[in-house]
This record gives sequence, C-alpha cells and structure tokens, in this order.
Amino acid sequence: MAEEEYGEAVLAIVDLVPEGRATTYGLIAEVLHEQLGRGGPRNVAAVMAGHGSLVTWWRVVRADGTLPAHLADEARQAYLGEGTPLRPTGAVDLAKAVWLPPDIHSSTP
DNA sequence: GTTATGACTATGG
DNA sequence: GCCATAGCCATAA
Repeated sequence: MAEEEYGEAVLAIVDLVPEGRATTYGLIAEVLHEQLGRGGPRNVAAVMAGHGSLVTWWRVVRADGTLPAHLADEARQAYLGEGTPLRPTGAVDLAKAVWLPPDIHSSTP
C-alpha cells in the first residue's frame, strides 16, 4: 500500500521544481526515503513512468543530467522553451540547473 | 514465495 | 568519452 502516497510525494516534488531548473531521481528518492522510509531511484522512476504525464517530468533527469532516449527529444524542446541551461551533449547542466528538493526532514516544524 | 523488469547509480575497463 | 557489470528497491507476473 501507500504506493499512491509515494507517487503523490514524487509528483509533488516534481511539481515544485521551478522553471529553468531540474533535479535528479536520486535526490528525490533520498528525500522521500527520509519521509516515507522507503526509497530508491528505481521506484521514483517507476512512479514517473505511471504518473509522469501529470507533472513536469522533463525537470527530472538522471544523475548526469541526461534523460532516456524516448524522453530526451521532447525534454529538449521544453528546456529550450524554459531556458534550462543545457550542455553541448544535450544533457541538462546540473552545475547550474540543479534544484535541491525541499528537505522536509529538517524544514518542517 | 520466487523470478523478471525498470524514466537509476556507481565503479571499472 | 563510451560500454559493460554490479548493487539496490519496489512492483508485477
């Protein structure tokens, strides 16, 4: 159970990512692991695969700023429209565009 | 209960 | 710089 809760949490964080920025599966997974006690980049990806269409999925990239082949093409257009810093390789320049997810473990009273 | 799979990550060649 | 392997976590069959 609680798959929805995990999914909601993932979608919520993704929805919080500001324009022109991006975050990684690992970071989201790490924060969720603090909140829900379970975590894994694979699971975050699994949620995105199922509910990704409901959020700005292109703002979530892999640890090196790249994205799977079937998404890179569409994500690229989104990045151009939002002004997300990209690398010559077509990947997101995480050095500038990285966005740290809200660490509720320390921010929330 | 066991096996297979995945929008992942880190390390080694 | 790119390709292959190992490890990890949860879901689905």
